[in-house]
Amino acid sequence: MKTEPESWSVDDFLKAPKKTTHWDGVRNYQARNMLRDEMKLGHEVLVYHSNAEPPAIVGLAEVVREGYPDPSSWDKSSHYFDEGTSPDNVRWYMVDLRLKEKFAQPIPLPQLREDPQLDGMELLRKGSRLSVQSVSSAHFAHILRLAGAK
DNA sequence: GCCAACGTTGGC
DNA sequence: GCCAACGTTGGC
Repeated sequence: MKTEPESWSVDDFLKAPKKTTHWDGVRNYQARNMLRDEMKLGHEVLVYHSNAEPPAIVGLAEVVREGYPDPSSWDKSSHYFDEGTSPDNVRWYMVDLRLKEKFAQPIPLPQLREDPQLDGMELLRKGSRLSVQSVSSAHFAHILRLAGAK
């Protein structure tokens, strides 16, 4: 899952109570479907910093609450407000994530790109913008090794 | 700051 | 249903 560290970073996870956050603000239908339908309790998540210097995979999190309505969509003061949504007309969903580990060695995008073991990874596709992506178990395991994950 | 890729909107 | 215009994402 991607995040801009300016808005939410792996260090913000460390500061959060129980290292847990609501992953709100996703406003893309494909990503919404994954949040709502596919992400299950205990699923592991790689945390990626986009628009960062350098862009990098920076940590490992897990799903601690499965998809449920994202109330920021009917909060007029929210940047993520979406007219027409309400508790009775839910459009956007979020999950809760808990950080399991901040990587000792974040893996910068250029390193990911040059690693043949990661060929075909969606993140590395040109023009890949989806903020929630699935990662194959082989790629996932390889990334954990690169990161020196515990 | 540039711009390619992508998603959404809305006229027709 | 097509597609041009527009807005956003995000690497560089």
